[in-house]
Amino acid sequence: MAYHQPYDPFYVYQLHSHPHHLPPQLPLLADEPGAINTLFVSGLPNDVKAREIHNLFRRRHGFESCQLKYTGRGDQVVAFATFTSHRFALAAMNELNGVKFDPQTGSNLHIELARSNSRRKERPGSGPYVVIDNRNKEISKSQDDQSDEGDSDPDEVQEPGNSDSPKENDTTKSEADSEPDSKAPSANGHLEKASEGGSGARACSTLFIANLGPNCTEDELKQLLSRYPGFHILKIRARGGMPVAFADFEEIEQATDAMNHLQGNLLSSSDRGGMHIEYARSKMRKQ
DNA sequence: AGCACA
Repeated sequence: MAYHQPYDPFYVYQLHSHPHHLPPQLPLLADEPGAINTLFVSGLPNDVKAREIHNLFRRRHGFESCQLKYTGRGDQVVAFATFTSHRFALAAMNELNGVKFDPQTGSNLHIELARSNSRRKERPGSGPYVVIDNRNKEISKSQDDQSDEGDSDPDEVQEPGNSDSPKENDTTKSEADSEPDSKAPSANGHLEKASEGGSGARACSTLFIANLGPNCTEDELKQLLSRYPGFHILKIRARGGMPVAFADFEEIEQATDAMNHLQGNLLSSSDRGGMHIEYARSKMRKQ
């Protein structure tokens, strides 16, 4: 598993001009050039801190940097989180989307892919997160914390290979302001997956897999899925249009793990981007 | 956005 991403600025700048029409037989492990590796986060309470955003994402695989942006529209706050690759961004999105960010007010995070990647200029000595404050039309950087340790997140342990590429920072406008929904005046809290009455689907040991190419075969998918512990059975349905698949696992945790790893993955039959994986609405019935 | 099998 190689996550080297070139830090060559020229490479980065060129990415935008590439649409994605890669031949479907390309190597699976490399993200397409130009793929979005930045997440857009809304639904934040307006008193959210950049540190909280950082703590939210720092443990995610492939995390690079994040920024909090006061949009200047009212008290609206949004955030961006950048990862080393598209698939890591998707995995993090998947894990955190719909999460109850503030139990006091019940505000749920809404996470989507950003419209464009964050560009980052290398700034030696700058922290792993940044604040962009458009409230007074002025831009300020903040690194209230020198290290990324000792924050308000007790259940976190520094894992090797996660947030240790703090070379990132930037003062950018990656433009992707979306609908805010956030009218939550409150303090911060602990994370809790929104289980019901919210936006997220409840966890299930069967996965629903969509955005498959028209020629996707059961074998192809089966081969991929069988690398994940607990995988049982795959079923493909074509239902008129594009095929979708259901993959059953022994345990919810195993399904979750496979989903998080495979989210956004390209198959050799993919022609419309990577797989989109969710928990199925109901468990596959025993046969 | 697209969720079947009983």
